[in-house]
Amino acid sequence: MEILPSNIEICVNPSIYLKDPGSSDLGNRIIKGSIGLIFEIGFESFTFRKLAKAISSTEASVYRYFESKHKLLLYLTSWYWSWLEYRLVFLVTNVENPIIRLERAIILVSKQIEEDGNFEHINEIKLHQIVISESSKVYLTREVDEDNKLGYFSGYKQLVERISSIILEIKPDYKYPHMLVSTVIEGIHHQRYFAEHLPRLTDRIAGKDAITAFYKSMVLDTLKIEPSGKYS
Amino acid sequence: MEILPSNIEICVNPSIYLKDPGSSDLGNRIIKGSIGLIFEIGFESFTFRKLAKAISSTEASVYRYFESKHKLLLYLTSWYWSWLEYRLVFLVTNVENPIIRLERAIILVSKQIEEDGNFEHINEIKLHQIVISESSKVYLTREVDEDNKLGYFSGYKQLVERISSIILEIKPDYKYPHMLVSTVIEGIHHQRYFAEHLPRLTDRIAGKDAITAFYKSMVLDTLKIEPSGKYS
DNA sequence: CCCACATTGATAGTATTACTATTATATTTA
DNA sequence: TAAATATAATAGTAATACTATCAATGTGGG
Repeated sequence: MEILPSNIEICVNPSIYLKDPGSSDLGNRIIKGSIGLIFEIGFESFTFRKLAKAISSTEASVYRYFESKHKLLLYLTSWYWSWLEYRLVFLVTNVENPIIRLERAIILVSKQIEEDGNFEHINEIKLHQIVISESSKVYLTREVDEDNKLGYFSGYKQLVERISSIILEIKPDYKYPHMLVSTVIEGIHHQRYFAEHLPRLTDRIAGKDAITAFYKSMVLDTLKIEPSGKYS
Repeated sequence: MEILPSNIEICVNPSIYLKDPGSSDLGNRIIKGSIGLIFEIGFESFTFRKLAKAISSTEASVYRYFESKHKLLLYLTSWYWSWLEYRLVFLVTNVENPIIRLERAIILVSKQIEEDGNFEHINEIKLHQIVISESSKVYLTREVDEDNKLGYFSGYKQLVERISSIILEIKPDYKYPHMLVSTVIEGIHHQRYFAEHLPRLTDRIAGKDAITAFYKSMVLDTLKIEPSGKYS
């Protein structure tokens, strides 16, 4: 994995939590424990009571950090998007060629995650799985519009915006940069999920990451540009 | 809308329901009522108690048709996929050119639904909205694998298979037909949802159905084929 | 016409969930 | 050492997702 500065903290919109979980031992246990537990039993079966038991605390204490389990999931997914964006920034700074930058961005969002030792309380592999199977539940609710107004999805939007702007550098008059990027990101999640649970909705190719390959060429073909040659 | 034979019944895998809702007045009220109510208040807030009240029946009676609200949602989405497939069949039979067939398929899955007077108890416009915002919840659960084994998702898989096979007619050695089709279908849902609730994740163009246009050209570009000229 | 049978309605009950409230006990900080 | 703060312990509530029971209603066959 890339060499990144340690002692960095990923910031999440503070209105998502009641009390910053990064600010205390219990907070960190809540994050670590919830990632483990949601990974294990799924978000529907996940309750603060079970979490409290798993981290040897109490339900009421967990409620002092997050007002609901929905907010906790929002926190986890926001953290994930911010973390991706932070890694994207490092991958593309000082890279002149926007096509290379775009290719790196696609690889970043599409490839299987490895653990990032920089964040002690977060198992990125499990978090990635959670994002794949649960993240759409944060916005597929009746409260989307309010939540959106409060800025709860800004992490995701920022990442999409950043990649879209690379596309516009390459093709300034392309009409659908955001659509293309969000199609790719959401699509990757679905395809990874389908590959595991509904294989007839996807295509597998032995010994190859078909998903990354598909989306990379889909983007280049749609934009009618040639691969840079650096990653083929 | 197209002229289709009436007196047709869309069939849904019988193991999804306890008792066929098409077989009785109460059953039809359950379907009609649930579409109305889920459309109105969303699937999370939807309960059999509220439904029973809305259709002047009782909770226990509804439970005689569906074992859970999850099964009811499965029924609605399965019905939707079968309905789309049925319309697709009519749109493409006797059409020689597979590129025209593919274009018609994309338009079918991507354009806004109009009401289909053939099915009295189903408001297709509301059902389409429900599919957009709730359908992924049927498979994003811990029970996917069991549900899949029981054939609960076969309607969706059949539609994807049917469109994929058109792609393979055009490009017999294309490696990712299912991935492309399911990316398009899921993508369309997300983009319609984003356009309404999270516009910064998509792109709008005044007076034009940008979503249909985007996916149509995305598919053709990815497959490196020219539009037939009939729909441009 | 009456008996069997199925469908629905009416009512009640249970375990669990998603919280809220209160008080007690540590721990830190001034 | 007192005051402030964080957490634990416990209890309680309204709603949810069901299950169970029994009565009322209709329908169709002998």
